[in-house]
Amino acid sequence: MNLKQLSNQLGLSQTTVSRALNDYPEVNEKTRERVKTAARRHNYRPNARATGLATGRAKTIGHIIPVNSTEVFNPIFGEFIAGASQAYSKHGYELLLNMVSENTEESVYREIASKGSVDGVIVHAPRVNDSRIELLRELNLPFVIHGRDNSNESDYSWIDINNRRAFYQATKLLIDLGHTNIALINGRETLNFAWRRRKGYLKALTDAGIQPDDNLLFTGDLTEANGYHAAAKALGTDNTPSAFLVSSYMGALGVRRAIQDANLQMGKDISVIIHDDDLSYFHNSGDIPQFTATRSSVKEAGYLAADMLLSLIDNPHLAPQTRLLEAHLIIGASTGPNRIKQ
Amino acid sequence: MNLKQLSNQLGLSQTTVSRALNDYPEVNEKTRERVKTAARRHNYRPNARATGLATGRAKTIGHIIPVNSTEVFNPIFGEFIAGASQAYSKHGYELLLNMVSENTEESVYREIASKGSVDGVIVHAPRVNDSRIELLRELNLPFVIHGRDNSNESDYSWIDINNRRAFYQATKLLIDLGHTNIALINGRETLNFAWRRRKGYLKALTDAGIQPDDNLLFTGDLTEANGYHAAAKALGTDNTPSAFLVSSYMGALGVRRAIQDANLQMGKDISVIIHDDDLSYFHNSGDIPQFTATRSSVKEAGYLAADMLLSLIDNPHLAPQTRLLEAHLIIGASTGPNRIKQ
DNA sequence: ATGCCTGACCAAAGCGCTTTAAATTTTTAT
DNA sequence: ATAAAAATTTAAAGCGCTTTGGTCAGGCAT
Repeated sequence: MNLKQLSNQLGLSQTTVSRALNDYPEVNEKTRERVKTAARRHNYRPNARATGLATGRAKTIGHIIPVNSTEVFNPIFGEFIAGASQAYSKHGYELLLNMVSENTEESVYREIASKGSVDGVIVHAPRVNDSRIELLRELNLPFVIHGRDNSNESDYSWIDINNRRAFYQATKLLIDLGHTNIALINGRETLNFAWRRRKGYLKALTDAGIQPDDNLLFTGDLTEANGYHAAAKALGTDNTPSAFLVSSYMGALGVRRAIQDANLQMGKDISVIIHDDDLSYFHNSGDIPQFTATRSSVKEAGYLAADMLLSLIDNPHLAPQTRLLEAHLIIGASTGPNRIKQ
Repeated sequence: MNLKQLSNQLGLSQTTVSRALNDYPEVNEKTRERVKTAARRHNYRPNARATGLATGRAKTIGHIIPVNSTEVFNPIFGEFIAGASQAYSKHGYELLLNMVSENTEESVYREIASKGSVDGVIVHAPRVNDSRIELLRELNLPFVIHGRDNSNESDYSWIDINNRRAFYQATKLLIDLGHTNIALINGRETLNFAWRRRKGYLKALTDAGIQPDDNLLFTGDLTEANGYHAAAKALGTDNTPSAFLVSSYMGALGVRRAIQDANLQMGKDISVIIHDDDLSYFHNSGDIPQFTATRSSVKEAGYLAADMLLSLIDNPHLAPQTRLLEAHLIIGASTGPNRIKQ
């Protein structure tokens, strides 16, 4: 059933039927009712491609997710997208998912922009000095970044958490508990969030007069396996850390395993603080959460990012929007005073 | 830049330019070259909505993911989608992601079908007696199910793993190791895969003359927390299981934690076999993987499902396709002979 | 030269909507 | 009753492509 057939059925012009369905004011209320019930009865819905062509809007947002061959799909992306998805369905938008390897990235962005299959994009996992921001501006495609670049924070739209402060606070807590050998198990530090987290960590150390130790810094994709290997390596040296700061729940699962394998007890022998994105499949909750954490819901961030992008699209002359979310410190069972004598 | 502008520039008709770009034979080779370089130079790409309207195909596949309010995004879906995504980009298709709560499901399917924004859909997480199969057939929308219904396996297209056999084998292995009290920590058994896995588990028990114990059966979303609670509960009874069969890596992480909390050792005091979807963020690998597992790559399944759907779309008169993948048994560190005397 | 292919190109219709500009009907004011 | 205004409806253009059904040279055989 298409518009023509529906309007023939009703003995009305396509114009009137279209207007009735789209709630234009110049349609008689009775006519509108008649049209709407007929549409419902025939299960009519306007063809998305035709509507898109006529209006010039795709009513679709693209999410561009960088992948590399080994780490395929970070669960954190999934949760973010789930949040965004709620905003889209509320506003009648669709979500186009684009997984792209870093080497073909630029051409994919260009293609997306010129094909016009989306009205805007959400950029995931910004890097340190990310060239995509310049590219997107050139392409004139509305966008919101989940994260930030390291410079120029005001001339594009982003939503981010205060990574630096979160990791400063987490590190300070560990220092206050008497820890001085604190390992950081971080994401790839070409990624902006990881770079910021390290800065917070280092600041807290130097503020406390502690000399950072490069051997306690680990970076890499935050998988269970990488968390395990990093922690196992750290625990195997003679300068064993008494505490770990871990950038994700997934990595922390590996850290927990390494601690166990070393016959140590998390929360007693070794303290751990994680950053907790509040993933639904990995809830760190209960009366006493298993992990002490800096927590911020990435699903919420997804919702807010989507909402921001939609308002940017509706309102093209709006200035860039930015939003900085604070992570909250949650005390769980994985931290305690330092019991390893130095 | 659109087709009209490009053809004006070239002094050619839109017809010829369009044909040149789409590799139709009736264009002079020199002209084609001239057109293609001009298109490249101007970064021209046909508008997807217009092409879609003209051809009647969206060149887009929808993935419809059921969500409930608590368990938002199962990482397994992400990995499946990543696999599917590879097939799409190879064939010039896009991926539309649709997260839908179960109560609005039917109307979402109807909407998708009538709006024409996709050429086909992949259905995730089929239930026992899933009404969506009937619905999709009625809607005349090509589809492939990741999983199966419990009856009528031949009149629709699906790709699935042999859940029953995998869990039969895993259970049998535990029995052969001397375990008789084997707990099953399964997904929601309204879902088809969980129902099949339980059947395999029960069959192995009864084949060995072991009376199944309802107190050892747990179902629920396979989160870390649910795995933990189920295992902790099982370990707290007087009829303690000596082995666990766990339907996902994520759940198994919780089980591992519960075992540890009970001061038991996995692989010594308690055996665990998991189903391993080979998730990139949770690799169960190494010389001796931490978990004994039935393994099947869900990313691979995603690729195959997408490929199947695309061939179904290209070839509407093809009979339904089905594909049953076998899971492979991997011996890891989490199993050993039963040491709990009965 | 004539007719017939063949190769290369083009004009215009059509995909299913929205929207502009105009027409028609109804209501209101005189 | 009539003109003007308001309310309602419509025809047709246009969004940017693909595709049908041509046209128009040039080459070939006759």
